[in-house]
Amino acid sequence: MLQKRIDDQPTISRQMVREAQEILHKHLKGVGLKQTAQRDTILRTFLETRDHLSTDELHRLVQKKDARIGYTTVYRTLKLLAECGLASEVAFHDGIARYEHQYNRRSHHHMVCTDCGSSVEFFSQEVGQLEQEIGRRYHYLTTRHTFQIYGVCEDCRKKNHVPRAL
Amino acid sequence: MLQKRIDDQPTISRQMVREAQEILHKHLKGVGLKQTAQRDTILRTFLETRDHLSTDELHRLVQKKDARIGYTTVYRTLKLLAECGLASEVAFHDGIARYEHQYNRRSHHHMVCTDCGSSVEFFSQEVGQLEQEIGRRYHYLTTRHTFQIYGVCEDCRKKNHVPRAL
DNA sequence: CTGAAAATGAATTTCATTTTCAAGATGCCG
DNA sequence: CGGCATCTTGAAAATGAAATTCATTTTCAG
Repeated sequence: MLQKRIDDQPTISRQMVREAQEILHKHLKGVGLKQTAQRDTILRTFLETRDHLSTDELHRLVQKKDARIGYTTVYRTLKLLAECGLASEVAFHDGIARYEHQYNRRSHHHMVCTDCGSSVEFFSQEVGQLEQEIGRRYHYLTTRHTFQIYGVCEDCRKKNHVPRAL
Repeated sequence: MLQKRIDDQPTISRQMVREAQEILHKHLKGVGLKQTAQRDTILRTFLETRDHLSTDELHRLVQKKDARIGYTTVYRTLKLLAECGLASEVAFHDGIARYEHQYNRRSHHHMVCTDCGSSVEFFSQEVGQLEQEIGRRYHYLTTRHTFQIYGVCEDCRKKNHVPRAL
């Protein structure tokens, strides 16, 4: 029911990148947009990560490959990736939009440490079933849900031995 | 397991307002702040609603009672109410922070229509249990969780008969 | 090649939220 | 009762992430 890791490939395979690129290119053609070197670079950089990236963080990574790619393009490309299902937005409650790959991954959820910001991914069949059940009950056509748990991780609890008094 | 409404009192009772005010006053004293007419007015206005109010919406309501109360004060008072457990923040992920009363209410969740923004509240025991279970598994001391379902409500589906073509 | 259409990215704008600060309340202490 | 330090208030300014603008550059169908 619960697992720690979603996939254990240490890096993304050439094959996966090719497939993802194909998905993006097909989507671009579909909505009448053009394929560009920037978009490909951004997609590749995105695929190489395992984290939940903000636009800003991805922009920084992209700049290492091509310093001339601007924030705006990263921002817009992330939206494109989300549109064609390669990325999906994850909203932790810190006011910053984050994205993670969606390609070849099962639905999962996050538990976030409110101290250090690190997060654990976990699976739970039940949550998806609840979405279905509740949608049916109230006649909603459900499209998605968010489920996050907040708490303090073991490391932070050890570090922050509560000060006796103020 | 699932219910539509949380409580069915048509309006908040005098008694509840008194109790809530007492909680706030105790909290204020506790952290060395002062009790003011503005804060009481804002609390009372807040208690009279049933909705998930943004700071802006509550400010508008408060202004009907006392037009001289500013946005900033409403904003700060909402934080105070959240601190002493009278309100809690609900994030519908539309970029606006909302608050709802927490006083005398059981834990519940929200299903939001992405078309018209209306929302349904529902209960689910399981979600709280999941928080516990997953926290234990990964050695997190969990404090809270968020669970929202997004979809399109029946009314909006009827209204928006999909246009044939573009 | 060529040109219409789209993409790019620096700069700007938007918008909710948060902070600042001077003027005004509050309440503790004697 | 005051006195006065402290807190509160709210208009205005600041902040910061997200979104848009626009002049320039790139793409690609013909």
